[in-house]
Amino acid sequence: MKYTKLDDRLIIEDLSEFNIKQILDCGQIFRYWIDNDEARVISTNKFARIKTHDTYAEIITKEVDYFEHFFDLKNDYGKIKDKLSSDKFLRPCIEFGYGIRILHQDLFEMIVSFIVSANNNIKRIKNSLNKLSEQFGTNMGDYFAFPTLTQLKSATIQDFADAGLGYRAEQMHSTIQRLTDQDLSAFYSLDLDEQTKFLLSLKGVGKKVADCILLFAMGHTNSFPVDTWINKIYNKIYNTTITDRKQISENLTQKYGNLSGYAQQYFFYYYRENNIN
DNA sequence: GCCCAGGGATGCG
DNA sequence: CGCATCCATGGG
Repeated sequence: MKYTKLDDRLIIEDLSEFNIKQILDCGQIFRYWIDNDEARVISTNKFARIKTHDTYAEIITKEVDYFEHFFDLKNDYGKIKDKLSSDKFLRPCIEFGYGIRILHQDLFEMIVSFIVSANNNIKRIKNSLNKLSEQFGTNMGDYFAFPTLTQLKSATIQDFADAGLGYRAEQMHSTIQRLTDQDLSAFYSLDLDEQTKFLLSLKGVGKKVADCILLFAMGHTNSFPVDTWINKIYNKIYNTTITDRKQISENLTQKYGNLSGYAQQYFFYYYRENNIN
């Protein structure tokens, strides 16, 4: 994809592989707002505005290098879409969500966000994460940064409950108290099995949440998170009645290999956006 | 009032 | 192991 990097912005010169609404609305990120022709995104303590024009888009930010990586701009989605389009179930999903990209997000932010996401709906997830940011994150003037581990250490179970986490409040408190900065920095040098094992040892993190963290924070595109939507979609297209999500995840990972994460996003966005059950 | 939401923990056989 | 049940909370 052709893009230009300037001091204060990135210019995406081709909209066939970059659609900001699709990127933000496919369920991988929660702290963003879409207004009239302008989107705002917060990742950790960093901020960007995205303006879409007729033939190009602009990512306006003080953190050009960060968001170049964040939006996965160096990756060739044309090639990915070509390969996945040979699948008849996926083809219409890719045509619909042609501009989806998988973001490179922060590890700690993903751990917290996807613990909140369990058995929850996206509107409430967004609400809770924004409340936590406003109460515990750094005030950056125009916005609140996502809280750091150190900042969230001072949060009580009641604080998490007040943010609307429900029964996840205790899980979150436990996990936050257990995590150390050392855990998080050492995590990157672990191999995949060790990373998975570590994530699954955290309260509130099961198979699906671990898959989301590995996909969205570690770029592990071999993982295929299976939520209620993917569960329904799978049974619909294969005419089955499987309820074991681990089994479904294994089957789909087998099928799509290291393109699993991309396939998952195309499926999720298409069915959810069109409200197909 | 019921069912569902980007599921996970626990207990029981 | 597999399986059932429970878990806060807001919206449809």
